[in-house]
Amino acid sequence: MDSPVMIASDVQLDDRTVMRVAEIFSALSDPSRIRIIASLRDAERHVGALAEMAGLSESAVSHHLRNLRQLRIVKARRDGRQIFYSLDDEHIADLFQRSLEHVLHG
Amino acid sequence: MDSPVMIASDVQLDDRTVMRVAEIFSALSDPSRIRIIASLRDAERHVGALAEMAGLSESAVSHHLRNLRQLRIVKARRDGRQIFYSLDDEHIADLFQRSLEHVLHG
DNA sequence: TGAATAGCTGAACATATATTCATAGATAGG
DNA sequence: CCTATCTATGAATATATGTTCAGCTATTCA
Repeated sequence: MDSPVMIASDVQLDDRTVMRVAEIFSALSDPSRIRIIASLRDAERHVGALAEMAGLSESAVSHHLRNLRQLRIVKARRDGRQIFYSLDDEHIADLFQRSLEHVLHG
Repeated sequence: MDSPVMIASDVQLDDRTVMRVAEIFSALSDPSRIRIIASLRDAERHVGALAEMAGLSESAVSHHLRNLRQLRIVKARRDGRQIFYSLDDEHIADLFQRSLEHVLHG
């Protein structure tokens, strides 16, 4: 006998699932983080480059990157004094890309 | 000659695009709205049913539905004194479903 | 018409969150 | 070492946002 299993088509969602979905979408809901993620689709970039690209202080970018890191949406790699960030979750990158396409031609 | 055109793989995004992506993800980033949307995947439901399902006042649900309506994520249909809501954007419904699957078995 | 029900709306309030500022840690180069 | 550079961190602040509350509109039914 199989035990009952959570499938994505279940209408009612348990609290933990709801919170995790909310975390993901919250991470993608801020304009600055959207610019950061869009920039990282292309290639890894260091904090200073992201700050300049997004028009933010390096501190602000660092806070955003911590947010994204904790959700494993991005990962960090140190090279000398610089820390390079890149996308670390292709499902979320795909989600992001789809939302973008929906907005641009959709 | 083709004029230059915005394609989704462009790394840099213009402000308006960024804001529209942020609006979509913001709409999907609240636990109460997530429960509402999850419930509507299945079938249309009226405000009172959504309120009971989500454990919210009808007023709170109404505020959330206005938010979702303005983004054309849901649409409304009156039947007598009740107003039935249903999903109105299959791309966003798809986005939602994918995020859910990512969380549940991802 | 009048009462009852369903839902909407605006203001008020409480909480969450993005950014700044000051400071600290880590690394490279002199 | 000492300094400069790059990034991280915590506190403070300003703004955004979810919920409640009171009151309103619309619809049904007697």
